[in-house]
Amino acid sequence: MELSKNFEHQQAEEKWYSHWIEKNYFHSEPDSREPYTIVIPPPNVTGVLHMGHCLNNTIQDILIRRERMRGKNACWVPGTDHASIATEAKVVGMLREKGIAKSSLTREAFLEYAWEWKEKYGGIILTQLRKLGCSCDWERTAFTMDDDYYKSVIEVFIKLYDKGWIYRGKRMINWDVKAQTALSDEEVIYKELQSKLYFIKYAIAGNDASSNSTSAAAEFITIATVRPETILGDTAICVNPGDERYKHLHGKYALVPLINRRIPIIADDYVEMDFGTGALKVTPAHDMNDYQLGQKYNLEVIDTMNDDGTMSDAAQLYIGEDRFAVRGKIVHDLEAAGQIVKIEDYTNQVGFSERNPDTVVEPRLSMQWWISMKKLSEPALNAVVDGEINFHPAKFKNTYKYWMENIRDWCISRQLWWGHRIPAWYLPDGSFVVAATREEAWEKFSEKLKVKSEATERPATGTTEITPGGTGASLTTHDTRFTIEDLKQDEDVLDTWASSWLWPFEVFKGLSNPGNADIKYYYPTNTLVTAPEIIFFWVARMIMAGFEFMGQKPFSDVYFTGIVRDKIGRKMSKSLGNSPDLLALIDKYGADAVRFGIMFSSPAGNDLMFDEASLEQGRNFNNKLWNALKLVKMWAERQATNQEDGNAAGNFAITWFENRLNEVRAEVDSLMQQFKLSEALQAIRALIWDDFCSWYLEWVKPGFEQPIESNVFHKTVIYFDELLGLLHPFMPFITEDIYHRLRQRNDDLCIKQYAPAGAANATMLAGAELLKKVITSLRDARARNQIKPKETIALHIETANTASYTAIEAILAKQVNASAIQFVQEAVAGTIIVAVEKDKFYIETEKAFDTSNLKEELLKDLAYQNNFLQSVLKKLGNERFVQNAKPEVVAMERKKQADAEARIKTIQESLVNL
RNA sequence: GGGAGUUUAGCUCAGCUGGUUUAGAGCAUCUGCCUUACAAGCAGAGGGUCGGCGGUUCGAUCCCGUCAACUCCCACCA
Repeated sequence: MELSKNFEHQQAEEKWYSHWIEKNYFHSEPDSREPYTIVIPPPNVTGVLHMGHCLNNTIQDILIRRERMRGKNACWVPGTDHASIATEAKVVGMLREKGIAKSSLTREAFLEYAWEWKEKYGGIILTQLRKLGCSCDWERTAFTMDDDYYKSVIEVFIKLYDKGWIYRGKRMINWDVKAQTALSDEEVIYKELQSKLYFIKYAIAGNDASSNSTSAAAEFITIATVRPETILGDTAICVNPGDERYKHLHGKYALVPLINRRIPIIADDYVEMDFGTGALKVTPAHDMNDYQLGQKYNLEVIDTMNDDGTMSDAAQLYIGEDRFAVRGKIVHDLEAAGQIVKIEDYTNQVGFSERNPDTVVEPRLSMQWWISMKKLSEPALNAVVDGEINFHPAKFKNTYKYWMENIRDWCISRQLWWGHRIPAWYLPDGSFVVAATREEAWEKFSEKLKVKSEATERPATGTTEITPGGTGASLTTHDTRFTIEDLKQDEDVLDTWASSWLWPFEVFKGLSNPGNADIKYYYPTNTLVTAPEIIFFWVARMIMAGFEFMGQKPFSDVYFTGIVRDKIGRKMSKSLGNSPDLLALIDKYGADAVRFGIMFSSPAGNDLMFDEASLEQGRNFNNKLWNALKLVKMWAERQATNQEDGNAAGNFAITWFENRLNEVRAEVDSLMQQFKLSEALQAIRALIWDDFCSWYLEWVKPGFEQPIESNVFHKTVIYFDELLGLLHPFMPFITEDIYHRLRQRNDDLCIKQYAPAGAANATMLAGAELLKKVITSLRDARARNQIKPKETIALHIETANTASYTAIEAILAKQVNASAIQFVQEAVAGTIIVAVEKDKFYIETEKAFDTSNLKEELLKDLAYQNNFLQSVLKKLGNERFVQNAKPEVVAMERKKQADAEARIKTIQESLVNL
């Protein structure tokens, strides 16, 4: 079989991926083996593969493939997230293009479109993962809105509600005016903005409580604000009680400019005297802190804004106009009224919506559903603090701990249609129950009414006071005013994260089918690989859900990847256009090269500067492997029987490489255990490129058109197999391809099991290192003396230990292009002298060479050695060192001394002959 | 405002609890090679007062303090 010049990745990728799928290698079923489980962080159904996914999923695939080869029953569950806001926005956009407004559709009709969209485009990202080589168990592909999953999300809501941990309440929330929904605190991203600070004067109202007019000798109080459009909702002005400037105004009233509404002037410590004017306008409907002040002083709440960010009727002015347009207008009008004192430049933090990054989030008072987090967070906090769950890198433990200790309640309702609809049912009188279905809801109402009628008469309930429904059915008492048809389900859906927090167990139906074989076998999962950005959104909440609903942690290790940035450190973004097309890169360089490139320098938790040049390195590595294959295949046809007395050089090489292989195997094991994936890859690459290709293959390479000894050949193929196996998790396609081309076989590398690593013999390894050093030194001497590669030399070796050279003589001669090697007792005149450790080498060549050059080199080396010796002697001359240091350290220093002295002697002797 | 982290060769990063480290790798650079697997390559080389200062120690890239620069997270002083 003729091999192509280079590895042809497209063919190999298609061929092997479909082969693995055909063989069903990625599918897992519980068996007697130990499981190794990863659940994919489900990408949004709207997603397309980007560099972040590439990094994240490559890491997961490496872990999964390696464990699969280590004898574990590896199971990687793929799937997608319904991503309510993002998907709904996509669908709304698609409908708009068709000329359909969401508002013109019923909920059911809209959801039909949404599902249609999901079926059509929702699987794209999973297809793309296959291109990357991901060995997911596709039969287990899950979706957060699958029937069972949906039911479990609802069940969790009901459970938590019944426990009293979910409540409904009117509170300050973050409002996305574009999506027109509430957001959780975590979904708000604060950005620094250059704003203006407006100083606006409010007239002080006269003592006459009934008068709104300003007296001629008007007195004013000046406040500072960055949001002048909210003054129409002001219901107080607040000053610090200790502020002498305003003491006389306590208890008086001011007039809101333009509309002259009377508002009280109150005093509270919350106000800083030295910010702005020391006077704060209080707008309880549109600011978190103002709301709290409002509660404390029982202030009126005037909501001046509509859902879409325009001014409401309550504002009295600018009704229906956007809040930012109004900002300009009101400033203009205030200026005209002479009430702007000054305008200053000011830098402040403004919240933006995570999903609509150009939309400013409005703090707003709104009725929403909440999860009380304090109790849920306790076991989840302890698990990480106590090391039951380990974070890599560990620094994220602190972040996590701080957040968990200061956790706030989670706003889980969203004013959207695409998602899990909140299972709350209302009667026209505003009372409600929480139940999975209309029928159950009706039953609970009946139950409640019965309880109520049995109890003494109580006043009508407010909406937030309904107690959880009891258990046990009794339909005897109905409120005759209503029928089951009067029940209306809550219009809102749940925050997406309130479904994905169940992911690690519900993909195994841990909740919908408790105690099933899968959940018992695969849960808790092993490793979670995700981005630190979602440590609160998702990781923390999964841990809470795991303990709350499964009674166990969801995973043991969390590997946080870094952020993929461009090569000058900018975050990748659509607007910058610095986000490469991953599929195009896979097409160009091959999936293996992409995987290599992205893994080669991405330690856990560190950001990764992505440079296409790293993919070239990956491709070059492919090429290197391919050429090694070509070389070894060439030998296959030219094998000689084993030499009777053994082939000393061949034996040296194969023994050395076996030890070296074991050494690296142990190193890789240790690195992988510490999740140092890129270092493991570096070690494997160096083993293959340097040790195997540059040294080993050259050492065993037969002369031109000479046969290779059969034993050496077979060992070489075995080693090659081992190397491919080590590399396979990182670069699955080329390794599988070469594995099959190397020789005819019926098995596949994908599921090959690693043999236990043997011990590495240190003496053997050191011997080879010395040989390498001798070769390098002699090659260096050749280069410095401009001896052309083709020119042969005669090599004379002066050594006390000729026996140590017998095995490596042939290798040495070949590697330094020596036509002959002789052992001598003394210096050979007219040669280039090279000293390595205690041995001296004399290079004899036809070519004239420059001895001054050589002398200079030796003198330089001598100076270095002398310096070194001095530092060692200084140390050893220090009595306190000899007394205090560990004996092995002192012994080491003595050896350094001896070595340096021997080497100095060698150099000096060499210099004599020049 | 609080917290965490980073600072080692031109670039990107290793360097485990202080002593085989007068510090390693990849890329880049320089020199010589189209040597019968590979020029997407081979052989060789150069390049670092380990951010500054101070301390602990027989000994500090490593521990402590301090200063500086950068990064991230949290925190709604309007």
